[in-house]
Amino acid sequence: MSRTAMSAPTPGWTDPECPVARTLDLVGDRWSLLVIRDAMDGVRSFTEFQRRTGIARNILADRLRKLTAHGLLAQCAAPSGRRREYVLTDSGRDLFAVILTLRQWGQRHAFAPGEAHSVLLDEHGAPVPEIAPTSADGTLLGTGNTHVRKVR
Amino acid sequence: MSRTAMSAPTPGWTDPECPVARTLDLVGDRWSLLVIRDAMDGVRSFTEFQRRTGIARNILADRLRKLTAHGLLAQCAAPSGRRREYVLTDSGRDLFAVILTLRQWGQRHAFAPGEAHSVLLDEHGAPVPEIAPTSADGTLLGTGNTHVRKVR
DNA sequence: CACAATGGTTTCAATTCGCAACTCAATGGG
DNA sequence: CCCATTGAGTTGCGAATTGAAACCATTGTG
Repeated sequence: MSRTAMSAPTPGWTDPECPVARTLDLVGDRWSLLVIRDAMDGVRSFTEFQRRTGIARNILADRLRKLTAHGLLAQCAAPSGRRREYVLTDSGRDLFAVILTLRQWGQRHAFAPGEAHSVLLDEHGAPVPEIAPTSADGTLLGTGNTHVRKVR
Repeated sequence: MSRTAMSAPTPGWTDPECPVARTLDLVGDRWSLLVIRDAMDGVRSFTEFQRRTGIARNILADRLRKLTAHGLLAQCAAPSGRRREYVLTDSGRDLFAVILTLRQWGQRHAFAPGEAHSVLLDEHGAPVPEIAPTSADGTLLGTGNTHVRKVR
């Protein structure tokens, strides 16, 4: 079973028909996306997640449990030893674009000019270009350009 | 002054040199991004934010204050009447790509097949295409393809 | 075996949240 | 002018969530 019956957070969704709200119900807290960020960076162990994020250990345990329950992380046996480790699932890995846009917004708006920050590079060592939402015909999209159609 | 001296959340940043973490420090809570989502949808008044998100009034007041303090929203006089209203600033509007990637992830992973959800359309009524991060040469980027260079 | 590291759980105090009630303008009728 | 209404919050308070630190059970290692 690859992805059936995603268990919803306590009883229902904040706003059941809005995909933005559903995503935030799953990862929209203070820490989950930082855990995902570190997982994307190759972190797999409890202690390393704790060290890198600075999150309290009980909260980390809770978040790892929830992310696992929601299918964003999975626990598998470590290659060496019998200790288990956390790895991103396909849907967890698919948050790449979310993390990337958060990163790019932060670079543009949360740093003073010249202030040092980490950078995302591709395999050739070139900085990843900024994402620009466009329509099928290539038009740049933004708030003036688009609208949500509510489901009937 | 367009964007100098962005006031940081209580004393410092969670992870000062990571743009992802800084962005999450500003909007990474349960409600802020839903407020931004609704603002992008044209909502400008306290009551309407409250009605659409279902957030508690005191928390909404707090979030609007923080988002305003951080320069994502601004209060300006309403065109009619003397009542003030909340509008997105440039940096607030620039979260468009973040909201969009959250929406697209949600569509892919947080709905059962066939389950109804709202959709984002461009001005011609066509659905907005999915965002795919690529490098300068057009290669699809993901976790296997990229790495963070820590700032020295 | 003694000792440290990993991966948690427990405890408890401090925050934060959600809800309902209340205040305080500013309109809006009648 | 007087009263009802609406918008925009604030206040009080119990409930839920966090965070810090201590504790515990398994390995792993010299």
